[in-house]
Amino acid sequence: MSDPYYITTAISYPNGKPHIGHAYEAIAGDVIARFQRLQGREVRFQTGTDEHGLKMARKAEEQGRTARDLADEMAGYFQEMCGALNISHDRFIRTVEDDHHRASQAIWQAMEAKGDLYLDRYEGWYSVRDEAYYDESELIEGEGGEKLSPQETPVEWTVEESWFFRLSKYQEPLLELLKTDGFLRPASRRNEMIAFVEGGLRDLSVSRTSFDWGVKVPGSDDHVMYVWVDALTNYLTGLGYPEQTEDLAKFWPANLHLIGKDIVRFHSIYWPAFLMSADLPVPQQVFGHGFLLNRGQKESKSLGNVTDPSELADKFGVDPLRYFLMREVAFGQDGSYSTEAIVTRANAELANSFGNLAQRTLSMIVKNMDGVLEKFETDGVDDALRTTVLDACKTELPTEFEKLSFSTGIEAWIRAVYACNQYVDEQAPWTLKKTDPERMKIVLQTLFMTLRDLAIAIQPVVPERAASLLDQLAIPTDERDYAALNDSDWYIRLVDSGFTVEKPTAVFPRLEMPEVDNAEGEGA
RNA sequence: CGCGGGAUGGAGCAGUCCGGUAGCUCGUCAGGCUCAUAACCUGAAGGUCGUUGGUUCAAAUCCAACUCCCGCAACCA
Repeated sequence: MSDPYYITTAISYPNGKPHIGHAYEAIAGDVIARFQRLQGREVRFQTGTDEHGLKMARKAEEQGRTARDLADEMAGYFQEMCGALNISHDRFIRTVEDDHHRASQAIWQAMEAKGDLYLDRYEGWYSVRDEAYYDESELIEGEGGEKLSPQETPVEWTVEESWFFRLSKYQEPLLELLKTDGFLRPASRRNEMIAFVEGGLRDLSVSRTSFDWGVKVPGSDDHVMYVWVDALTNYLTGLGYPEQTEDLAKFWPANLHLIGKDIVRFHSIYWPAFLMSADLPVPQQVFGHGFLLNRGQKESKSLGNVTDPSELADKFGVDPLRYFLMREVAFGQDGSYSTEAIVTRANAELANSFGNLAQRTLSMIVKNMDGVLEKFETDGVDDALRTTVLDACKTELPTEFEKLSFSTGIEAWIRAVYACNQYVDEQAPWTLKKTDPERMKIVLQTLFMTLRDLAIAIQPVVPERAASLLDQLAIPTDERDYAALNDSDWYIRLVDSGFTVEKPTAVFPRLEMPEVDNAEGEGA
């Protein structure tokens, strides 16, 4: 039986079109999902959109249409993006779906049955923009003497009947959880959350009566749930909760919630508290990744530097884009990107180093061996190369990917590619062709073998292109998982099959450097 | 005293948790190769790791203070 693995991305709030950050998270999640599948695990991967809440309701109102209509349109963009980026999710969940409403109401009832929900009146300073109440002491004074939230957003004195969740009751178990090694990563986010909890937890207002775009509170029809209660529950919805489904038993608790660093609090404090209250196990790990900056600046509409991720994928290819994002930025930290950086990185590593390695190797096999592979005896140097490559492919890269250190894992992989190019240079098969044709064959076939290992290893990052290369190498589709890296007979079987290498086609063509647009980047 | 992130050769970054020859990519310069996607390989130049002080046999790494930069309203991971 294979080990189940459940990974989720955050569900996106679709009051705008997808931007590079959404793409980044989706791609990272997809890399993890594909990686775990190659490890032989049974993976469940979920992403989606979080469509309720006041902001959506207001936006729809501004546009003179129903919230549902707006949500339908926006959710469509996110689904398209997933398609464009080759995301291999099992479910794209939308919080407006019926099963999600049922799940949210079920967890609500579970928390209520536990005695953790109570009805009270809420009076306080409410910021519509932040969708949060603030204590009088937290407020700051604006220029005209008006009261502002700590984020300097306008606040209104609001009196509202509201359901409350006894968050304070879970302070101790939450602290223990946060201190559990590996629960919240990267570690830098941990201290922040621990400090927050140690500062004392207040009960959380979890319903609203001021609008109705949300999940109805069971038994209180004029209340809708606080958007986070319903949003977080999506992770259970997708498994069939509240039914005791096979999926729920198999995949819950989730192995990993992949989220942006801005919503760590909701996932590492509120969500576990809700789950504890509902007597459900808490997720094994929450990982808050960093943000991507456009040439060091945050993307924003006002700066006019917002990038549509699908356009980037169109322009450079999905796989080069995926490679760049996973390779360039240390996962967990903020990173920077630009079209030049994408092209430079993709050309240097994918086209020049790896793609060209495949091209030169396969070309020589076609030209000098008529594409026919033979059984052969290796020499010490050949074995050394194969060991280097296998070590990177089946030990270093997987070890780093397991830790979500993608850039480090890929670095180990590209070093193995460099080693192959070095080997080509040292062995100089074009010389051997004249001096020792038998030796030349050994060299080329050794390279053929390393290409297969390298292509298998990098599949999570560049699934399409890796598959294309593996096709050219005639590696059967059911022999491409990581376990296949331990198979020592594959080459013999391939030789026996009578396969002939065809004239290769470039797997990673060089990308063209875009014109540098000086108007870009805000007066720079 | 609001919170957080950052400052490392020309550019972009890793290394900082668990002190001990400062590493990678791009760029530059020189050489090699000619199989290959004007690609590949080798070598070199270039850094007192923001500042000051402290701990230590030893500090980019630990401690203290300071300076500067960037996020934390809206679209938004």
